[in-house]
Amino acid sequence: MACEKKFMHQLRERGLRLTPQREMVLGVMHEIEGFATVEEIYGRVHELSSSVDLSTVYRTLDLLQEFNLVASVDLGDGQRHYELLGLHGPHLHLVCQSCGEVMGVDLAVLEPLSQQLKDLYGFVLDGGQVSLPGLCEKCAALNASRSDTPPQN
Amino acid sequence: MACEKKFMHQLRERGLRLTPQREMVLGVMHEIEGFATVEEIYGRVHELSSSVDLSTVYRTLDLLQEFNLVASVDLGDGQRHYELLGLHGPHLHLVCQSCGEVMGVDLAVLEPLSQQLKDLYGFVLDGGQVSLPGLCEKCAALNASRSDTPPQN
DNA sequence: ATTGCTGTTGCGAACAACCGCAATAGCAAG
DNA sequence: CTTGCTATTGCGGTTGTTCGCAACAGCAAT
Repeated sequence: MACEKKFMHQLRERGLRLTPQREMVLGVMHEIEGFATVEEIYGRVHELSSSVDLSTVYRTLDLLQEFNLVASVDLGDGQRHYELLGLHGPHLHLVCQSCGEVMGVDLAVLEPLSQQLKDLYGFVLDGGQVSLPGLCEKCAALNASRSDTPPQN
Repeated sequence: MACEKKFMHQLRERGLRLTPQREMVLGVMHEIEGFATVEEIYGRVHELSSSVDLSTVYRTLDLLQEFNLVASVDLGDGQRHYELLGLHGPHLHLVCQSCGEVMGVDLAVLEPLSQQLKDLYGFVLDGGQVSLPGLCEKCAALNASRSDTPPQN
């Protein structure tokens, strides 16, 4: 798995080690479609080896995030959600405040904004960490009809 | 205080009441420059009336945020920070991942992105809730010199 | 193999934020 | 004033996340 090799490399570069626990967390992330809560991830890891601690899972996920192998998204439900960045690489997350749906979007759309922030304020945007709150298409339509122009009643 | 009138109005519209506790929280927010943690806010409220509960402060801040009188920013330090939106109104927050500095920026810079997200995905961005992670000018310069081109050695 | 160093882990406790519930307070109608 | 309704509060407990620490494991040099 290319991912694991990459992980090991990045660890080595910083004088860190690839331990069984870290291997398991990364492995579990591969088995998961889309997002997973820490609870889910911990659950699966625990099945493989029941002695792995929750803290270790958190710490490993932090590492994976630093290495851009994993992204965390705050859906606003008091629980962090993690996603493997295997193939697609870092991307932007559009999070619907109403239904919680998440949409992954190519970082390219941020390019103009990123440039402008750099020019105006010298601020270097980290696009891979961005998640934008708002309303998805459905919820926006629903919202508009409820408050602006009640369609038929 | 215009703010308080506005608060009362918005409360009334939803069948809610302006209680002393809510008044105090809003009052305290006025006394504070820039950002404040819940701990700080609770501390000040507690001085005024020692029986006010922490939960009430949280709940009131949630309300104020819904009403766009207050904005919360996640600085990444496991503590939410609140800011009064008295004069300036909602704005975008640029948060430096390295030094934690926050820069308030006019929502106008989001306009093109907002339009594009709407056109491409039907997603309606809520600019007032956005905070963008990255590096401020200083930290970016510092970072560049450390990893890319060590200036002189 | 032994020693020393450093990264890593599990454990327990801390912390911030939130929730459910029963008691209270405000308000409107009778 | 009394009654009934609903919003609000304080309280205690729960959740999700992080921290400190001492024990452990990997590796390099002796």
